[in-house]
Amino acid sequence: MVKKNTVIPKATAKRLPLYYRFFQNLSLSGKERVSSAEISEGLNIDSATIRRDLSYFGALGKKGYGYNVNYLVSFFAQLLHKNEGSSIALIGVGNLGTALINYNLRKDEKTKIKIAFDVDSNKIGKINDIDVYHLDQLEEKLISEKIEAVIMAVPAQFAQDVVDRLANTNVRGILNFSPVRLTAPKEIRVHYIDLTVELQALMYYLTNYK
Amino acid sequence: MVKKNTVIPKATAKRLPLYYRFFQNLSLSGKERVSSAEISEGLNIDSATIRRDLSYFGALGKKGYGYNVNYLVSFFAQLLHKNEGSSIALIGVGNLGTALINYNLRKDEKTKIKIAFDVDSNKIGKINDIDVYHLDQLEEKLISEKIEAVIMAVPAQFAQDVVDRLANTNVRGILNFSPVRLTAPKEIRVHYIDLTVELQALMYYLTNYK
DNA sequence: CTATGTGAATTTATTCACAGCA
DNA sequence: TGCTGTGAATAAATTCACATAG
Repeated sequence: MVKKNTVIPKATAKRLPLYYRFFQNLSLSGKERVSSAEISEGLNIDSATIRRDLSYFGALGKKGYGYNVNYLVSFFAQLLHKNEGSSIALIGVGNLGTALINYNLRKDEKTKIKIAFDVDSNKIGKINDIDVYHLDQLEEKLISEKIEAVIMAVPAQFAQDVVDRLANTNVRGILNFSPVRLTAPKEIRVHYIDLTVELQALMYYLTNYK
Repeated sequence: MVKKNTVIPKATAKRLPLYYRFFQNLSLSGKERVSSAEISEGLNIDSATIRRDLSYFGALGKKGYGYNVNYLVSFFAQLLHKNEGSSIALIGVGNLGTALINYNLRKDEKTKIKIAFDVDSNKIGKINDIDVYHLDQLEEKLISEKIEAVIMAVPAQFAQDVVDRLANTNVRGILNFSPVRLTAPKEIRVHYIDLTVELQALMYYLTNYK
């Protein structure tokens, strides 16, 4: 039985993609059942937390048996790809952008970069199967391709300008790699990935914990 | 007065680098005082949380005035660069690695990539002022350069092999960009940055919250 | 008056511990 | 018997609200 309409705690939501990949890997390696204790081992998360997390979606497991790996994989695929139609654009095809495009090609993932933009005319065309347009066409293409989320990988000083141009599109989410805090309309959710921040956090932990 | 020996909650620790950069930016833009309400506005964190976070380090602010920006900047520099000697190596100089090296050059950051490694002989030498060595020299150089943390940006299938080779070095932290879960000796702390995970999380939030 | 610093209240997340199903 | 799913306990983080210092 699968629950509906339960509000999932944010902390749980953050772990879902982690679970998903873990289950995908198990599946690839041919494992067909898994217990919360094994997941715990693999992901370093307390087994009770894992059972609780999974239980938000109903009884996914069987008592005395554990969880069926393939079932989990298809369940999570459902869950995370729920918003089927929505696709993603990359803005900025520099080293980082190119790395992201390559990352992208992995497997059967549905959460994929669909189109990209840059200002450099050498970049326009196709990179690894992804169409790259000039930034001039940003609004036009975002709308025609029904893009709902963008990845920002442009130099810091241009990031805010680009964000300002997203206001009249359907974009509702930004994954920002540029090392600046962005001001976005409040309908748009911004997530940040900042190498410097991550590095500093790691170093701080190294000296202060464990 | 600055407190000592307080244990800082993990949630606070994660925000420290965010604060730091925010204060640096304020300082650059010439602002000399700031209130928790303004920080709250800029970072989207409740102002009480901010006051609480800062208060773990003692009374950094003045009642009725707020916080002195330059003082904050130098305090945080201290705090986050405490482990002065320690430096960072990059393993894997592909697109992502190169992007990270470029990122690196920003400003006066002390948390910097010092050396890098790759297997491709075309990469060996110098890239943007960073010495790039062949992976064969990994252990030797990590030790001689006293590296305590590494950034992994190698293809997924090689990541674990590299980690296994870190056992006999001084490395205590890994920032892993390769989309695999790593098994590391328990003295080594591993932080993960995984584009797929971040993207899925963003998409999940978009469809399920707010 | 203003904006901090912090007890106290509240909310959110984790973990314990066990009843109960396969 | 072996493991889930979940109440109840605990811990961690956030937020309220205000006395207090400048």
